[in-house]
Formats: sequence, C-alpha cells, structure tokens
Amino acid sequence: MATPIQIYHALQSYYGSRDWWPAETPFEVVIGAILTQNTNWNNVETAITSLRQANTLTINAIMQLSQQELEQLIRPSGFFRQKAERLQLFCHYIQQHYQGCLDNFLEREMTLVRDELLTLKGVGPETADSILLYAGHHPSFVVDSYTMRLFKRLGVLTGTEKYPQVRALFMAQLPVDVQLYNEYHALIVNHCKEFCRKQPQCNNCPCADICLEPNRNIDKLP
DNA sequence: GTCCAGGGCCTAC
DNA sequence: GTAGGCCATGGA
Repeated sequence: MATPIQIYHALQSYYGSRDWWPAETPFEVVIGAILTQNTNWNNVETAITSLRQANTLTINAIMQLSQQELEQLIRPSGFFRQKAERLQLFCHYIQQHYQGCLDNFLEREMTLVRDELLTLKGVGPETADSILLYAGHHPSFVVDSYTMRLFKRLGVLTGTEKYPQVRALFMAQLPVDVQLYNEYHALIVNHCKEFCRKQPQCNNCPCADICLEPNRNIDKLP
C-alpha cells in the first residue's frame, strides 16, 4: 500500500505546487475556516466578498457590527446565524485576551494555541488546525472530509478512524514541515474537487484506478 | 425537486 | 462516549 509521503509526491508531481489558502491575511483565514464549515467554498467566497465590500474584514469591524448585520453579510455561506455568533465570539476573545492582535494569539507554542482554539465555541479540530497551519504557520496537519474520503479509497484509512487518530497518523509518517502540510492539504482538496466530488465511489472518475486499487501504481495519478 | 458542500454543537440514550 | 438531529444557502 502506498504511504502518505508517496501519495504526497504523486499528487504533487501531477498537480504541481499549490501554495495555498485562498486568503489575503491571517484573519481572513480565520473567517474562511469558520464560514466553510460544511459549506461549499463558492458560497464562502460570496460571503467574504460582501464582507470585503463592507470593509469589515478586521477584528474591530466584525465586533462593531450588530449580530444581525453580520448575519446578512455572511448569509450566502449558510448556517449564517451560528456562524455570525461564532465569528463575533472569536473576535471578542482576541480583543479581550490579546489586545485584538491575532498574531499575539497565534505566535506561541502550537499545542498551547491549539488547546485554546478548541475551547472556543464553533472551533472544532479541523477549524483549529486550519487556523494553526494557514494563519499561524504551525505544523498542524489538517484533516477534512476530503482527506477521509480519498485515503479511505486509497486503503490508508478504514473509514472508522476518528479525527485525532487520522491527524496523528499523518503527523507520525510525515516530516514536521509547515510547507509540506500546507501543500498536502491543498493537493487533497484540489484532487477531490476535480475528480472525486459527490461520488461515494470512484466509478466513472479519472482517479478510479488509484482510488479503488490500493496497490496500483501511484505514478499513474489521477 | 433532490443532493451535496473544506463542521461543530447539543441532546438523548 | 456516541449516534442522531440540527443549523441554511446556492449550485449541479
């Protein structure tokens, strides 16, 4: 069976470097990480665009909006009531404990930041790891539904593993490298969006031969 | 009209 | 501790 590092190299040689998270600032990463929860990224982009047009892509601006105003701005991203609450709670937390400076919060020891992120309402393991990796540049591997889906197909996962197990597996088998984790997650998302979308199995999918046959030649991606 | 998308919270056993 | 319901929009 192919190992995570072999699959990484296969994906990278097929797709090239991604150098990822579609955001201009660390705070935008936080916004995107919360808004994308169980939501198509296109809808998230629409919401972020409306926040940008309203000039509200800062911690202060988000806090100054009423919850109802924020709900309307992020409405296209779905679950807008709970996401508005979560965004404002995050901003208030940074304001209260880190003088409103996201860098002060993120630029500390990784497990410390992670544990603190996980205490915040609406920040679960995937959201926390996305913020750590893409906003804080910490080597924290992000596991998402694409990761679960692809690596189950590849025979690396059985599909019964929980989030902490999967994250630990990847982090044990990969070098501790922010850029590699960044690229890898980006490549997984790219590959699944391109070829594995919505399909419970890879029938009629260009990557069917690698997804359905764990021992096939990984040089033949997709 | 139906299904799905880059989760996480809450409640009931 | 864990399975199931709930949150909501927009595109395919």
